[in-house]
Amino acid sequence: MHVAVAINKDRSTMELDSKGSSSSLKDQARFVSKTHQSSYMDDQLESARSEMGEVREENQRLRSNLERIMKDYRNLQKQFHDFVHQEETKKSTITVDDNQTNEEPELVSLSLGRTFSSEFKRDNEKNKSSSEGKDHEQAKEGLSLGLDCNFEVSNKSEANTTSNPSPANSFEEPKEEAAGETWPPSKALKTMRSGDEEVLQQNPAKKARVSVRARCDTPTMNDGCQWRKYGQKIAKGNPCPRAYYRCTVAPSCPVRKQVQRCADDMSILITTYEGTHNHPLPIAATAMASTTSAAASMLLSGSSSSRPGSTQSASSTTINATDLHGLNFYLSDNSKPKQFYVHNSSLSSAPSCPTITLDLTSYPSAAAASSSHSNRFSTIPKYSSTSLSFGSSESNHTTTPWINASSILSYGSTSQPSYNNRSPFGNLNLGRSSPFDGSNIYQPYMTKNAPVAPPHQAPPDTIAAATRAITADPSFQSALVAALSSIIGSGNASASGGGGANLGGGVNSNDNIAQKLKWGEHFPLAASYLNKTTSTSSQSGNVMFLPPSLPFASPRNSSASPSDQKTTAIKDLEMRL
DNA sequence: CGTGTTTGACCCGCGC
DNA sequence: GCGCGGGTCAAACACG
Repeated sequence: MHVAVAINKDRSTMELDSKGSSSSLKDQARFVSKTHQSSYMDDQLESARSEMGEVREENQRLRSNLERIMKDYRNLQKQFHDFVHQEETKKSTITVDDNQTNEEPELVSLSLGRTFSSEFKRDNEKNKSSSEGKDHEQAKEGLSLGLDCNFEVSNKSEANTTSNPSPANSFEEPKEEAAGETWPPSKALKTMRSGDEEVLQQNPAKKARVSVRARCDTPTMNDGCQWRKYGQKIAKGNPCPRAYYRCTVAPSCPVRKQVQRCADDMSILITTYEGTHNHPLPIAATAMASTTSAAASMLLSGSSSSRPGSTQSASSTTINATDLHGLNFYLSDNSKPKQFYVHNSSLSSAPSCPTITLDLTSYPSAAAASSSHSNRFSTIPKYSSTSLSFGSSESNHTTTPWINASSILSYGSTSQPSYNNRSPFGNLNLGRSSPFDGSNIYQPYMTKNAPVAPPHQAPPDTIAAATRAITADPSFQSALVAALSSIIGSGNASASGGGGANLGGGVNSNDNIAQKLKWGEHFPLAASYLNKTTSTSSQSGNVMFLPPSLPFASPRNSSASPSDQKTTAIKDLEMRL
C-alpha cells in the first residue's frame, strides 16, 4: 500500500499511510521469519510474500484509479457546491427556516437512494444551508471528500452545548454515555429537565433506540448477548405481549431490549435495543452491537443538530427511505407512529425517543420498493417521523451507488475477497426471509443487478456515482464508520483475545482500520484492495476476521467455519505480527 | 439451591 | 386532577 490518504477525523487531519509498503512489508517478513521458524510458517511467509507482490501490482492499478476518481470527485464537488450556492440564493423564498433545516439532517440520507439529480441537490441543500460554507471550506482541507461532515455537525452541536457531550460523541464514548444515561429513562429525563433546554435537547439522542425487525420463529433473537427477562406487558394495539429484557453480561449494563411480535405479521420479531453496553461483548454479540451502533449512530448524527421542538412537529420531519444492501433503516424521530413502512403503533417510540428501525425482513410490499425510488422522496409529504430504509427493495432501480455501497459495507470482514456475502452484520443468520436466493440475505445489489461483478471491476463511472452518493450522505457515512470500525475493531480485539465492543460502537477501536474504513467510504474500490492487502488472504474462504455471527433463528448455523487451516494460520500470523 | 421467568403491583409521563 | 399506557419492580414460581 503506497497510498497515503489524508482524512479528516474529528476535525483533525489524520493520515492513513502504509509507511512505505515495501520496507514495512519486508520488515514484517523478517520479523515473521524470526519469530516463526517452523517450516509451516515459512510456507505461510512465502505465500504472504507472493501475495504482497500481487498487492503491489494491484496498488499500482489502484493509484491510477484513485487519480481518476479524485478528478471525478473534485469535479462533482465543484458542481455540487456551485449548485448549493445557487440554491442559497433561492433559499429566501423557501419558508423553511434554518432551524427546521437543521432539524432534518436525515434528509441528507435521502441522497443515498438517489442519483445525483437536481432533486437530490435540492434536498441536500436544505440541510447544508447555513453551514454549507463552512463545510465547503473544510471539505477543501485534507483529502476533503466531505465525509467528515457528520463529525462537523456533531462538533458544532457540541460547541453549542459545551456542558454536554454531543450525541455522536457520547455514542462513540460509551463511558460518557453511560454516565449520562442512567437506565430509567424517566429518571434521566427528570435529571435532564432540571437543566436548561439545551440539556433537554441533548436528551433525545441519548435515548436513541434501535429497532430490529427480523423474521424469526424463535421467541427471541439470539443476538449473542445475555439477557434476562424482567417484565412483560400487553401493549396496546398488539395482541402479542411485549417482553422486556435486560443485559446481564455485566450487572451494571444499562442496555435493555424489548421484544415483540409484529401484529401484522407474527413471523416478524421486533427487537428494540436501548442503551449502550458498558462492558466487553461476546464476540457473537458484536455483530448486532455494531449494527445497532451504526443505526443509532446514524440516528444520533442525524439528530445531533436537531431541536426537539420541531421534530415533534408533525410536518417538520421527513420520511427518508433508502435501500441498501438488503437492510431497511427507518428513522423514527418522534413519537408519532407514522413510520413509513408497516410500523405498528405499539412499537412507536416514546416522545423524544428517536428510534431507528433496521428492517431485516424482506419486503413483500411495493411500498418498500417504492420507498427507494428517488422520486418518492420528493413527492411524499413530510411525515411526523423520519425513516431511513436500507431496504431489500424489490425495485429495479439501477442506482449504481448501491453496488459500491455494498462493497463498502463488505468491510465488515477483512479476510474474504468475496464481496457477495458481506455486510455490517457479519454473517447474520435470520430465520428465513430472503428475497435473494443466495446463501446470504444481505447479498448486495450488485449480485442482483450485476450478478458476478466484483466491485473492483465496476466501471469508473459507477465508482464516481458511488462517491457522489456517499459524499452526499454524512449521516450514513458516520454510521458506517461507527459500525465498521466497531466490527473490525472488535474483530481485532477478538483476534487478540480482547473485547471492548459495545453497542455504542468504538470508532477509536482501531484507528488504522477505521481510517481505512473511511478510505473505503471514499473509494470503495480502493477499499477492496486495501482490504485484500490487509487480509493477506486471497482465498475465498469464509473465515472472517471477526466471526460476528448473529444467529437469530438458527444459532447453530452461526459463524464461519473455523476449520480452514490456512486462514487460521494466517490469522495467527496476523496476531503475531 | 441457584438461576431465570412470570405476573401483578407500582411508578411515572402524558394527554385530556 | 384523573385516567391511560408504557415501563419497571419484586415476590412467587418453575426448572435444572
